[in-house]
Amino acid sequence: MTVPVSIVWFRQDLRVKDNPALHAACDLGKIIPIYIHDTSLPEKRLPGSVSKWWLHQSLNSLNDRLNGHLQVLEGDPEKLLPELMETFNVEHLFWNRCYEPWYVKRDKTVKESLKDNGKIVKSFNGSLLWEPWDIENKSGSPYKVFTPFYRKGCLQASSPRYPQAAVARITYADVKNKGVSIDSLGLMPDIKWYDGIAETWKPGEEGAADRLADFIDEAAKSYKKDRDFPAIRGTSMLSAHLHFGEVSPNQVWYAILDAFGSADDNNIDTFLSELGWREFAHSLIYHFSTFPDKNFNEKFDKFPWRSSKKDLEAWQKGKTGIPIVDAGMRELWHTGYMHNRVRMIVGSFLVKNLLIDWREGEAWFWDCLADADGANNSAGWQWVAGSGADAAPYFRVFNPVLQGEKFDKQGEYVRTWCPELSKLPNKLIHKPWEAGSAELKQAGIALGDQYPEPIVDLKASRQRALDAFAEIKG
DNA sequence: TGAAATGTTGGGGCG
DNA sequence: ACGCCCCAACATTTC
Repeated sequence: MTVPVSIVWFRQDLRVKDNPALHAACDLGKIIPIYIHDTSLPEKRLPGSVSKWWLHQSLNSLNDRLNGHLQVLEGDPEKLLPELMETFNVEHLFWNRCYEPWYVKRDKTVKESLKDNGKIVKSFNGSLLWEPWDIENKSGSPYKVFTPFYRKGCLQASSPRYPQAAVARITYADVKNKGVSIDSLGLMPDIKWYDGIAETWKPGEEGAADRLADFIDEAAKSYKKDRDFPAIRGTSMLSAHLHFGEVSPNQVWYAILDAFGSADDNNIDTFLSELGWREFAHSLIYHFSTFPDKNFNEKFDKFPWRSSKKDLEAWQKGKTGIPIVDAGMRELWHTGYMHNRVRMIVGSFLVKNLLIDWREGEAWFWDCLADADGANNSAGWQWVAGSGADAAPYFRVFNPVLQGEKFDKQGEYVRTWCPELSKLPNKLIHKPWEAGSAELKQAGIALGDQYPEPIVDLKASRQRALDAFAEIKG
């Protein structure tokens, strides 16, 4: 009697441990692990530049962990999967779910057509602590406010699945590799701009485990206090690893609880609630399929956005003349990452002080962030813009000078990313335009030369944003 | 997961 | 000693 063979379709679950689809397939018999670089997606749903770089590394890492058995394909999964099952004469196809609407639609089509042809197709939850359809309010609809979603919905539902023990042994079906090389996917850029990114990250399951271990050893116990300071390594840096599924949220959740248990001074609760925000974003994108593209609050459809290529580019390149904003945008460009506090500051600046549509910011982040994620990115931007679910009210305009003085008091973060300002004293580091000519001279800068004049007046642009908001409210 | 404007209070200088 | 003014410091409201 022959052992059943299953195709395991890896997607946003590029790991071997705690991988429910892989686990189920291994329980059943032999496996053929595959990854499909889906080129049938609309342009804007394809991974951005930094995500592609990451994916390249992560696929290599996964392939290593699968002893070189990963078959990598390129094209349309709806076409490729039936062909592969035919070629390999396989009856089973397993995967872990994705929740972005464009993936849900694709996967549904794949599943239905293969099932119609008598195949056994099973999907699993490998990426969320709670399934979006399991968390609903009393009237049976999805929560639109974070706190009740998390407290009443998630925390009072059944506990997340405990991570599975590693698969005892993976047995690969003895089949020819029908795929292409990872290199041939063209994920790596032609121009070598990724040195800073490569220095910052180690994509793959091992890199993810290292980050998690470091966080538990060093930052988790002071997370609540330290997480707001961009010059401190106070956050977990796990977002990209979570996005690519190199670690599951369940592994993170229980690693934290197992390490700190109930002896917690609420640093742990605060951190776990951030995983809750990730769940919330995925729930929103699942239940409201237009969330990534359209204002959740339709009032914003008539918001008078400005269109200024010049201002947008100054923001993108970190040349706005506002130090904390420029520091953040340069950190992003250099490392593929930006500290969350600074994401809020640069987001508020783009949407409110520059009055530029949040979707421009979303698109830039999509291209530049290593952790670019369809759910988190749109939820974050809609939150900042005030158009989202449980969003910051529009009138909550961050003052980047005050934010800098509050969260980067000594100016270390600004000095790291805007070294031309480094000789300014702390009292001027966040507002060089208030420096006198003697002070500027002493610091070795001339505004408009080494460092730009601010592209907007903070006070006037704040008022302009409030006026624009007044137009659409009511 | 704000900031600015406005209101209130209370201590100290001063006639 | 007292009332008056000034203005931090803090609290509340508004955007």
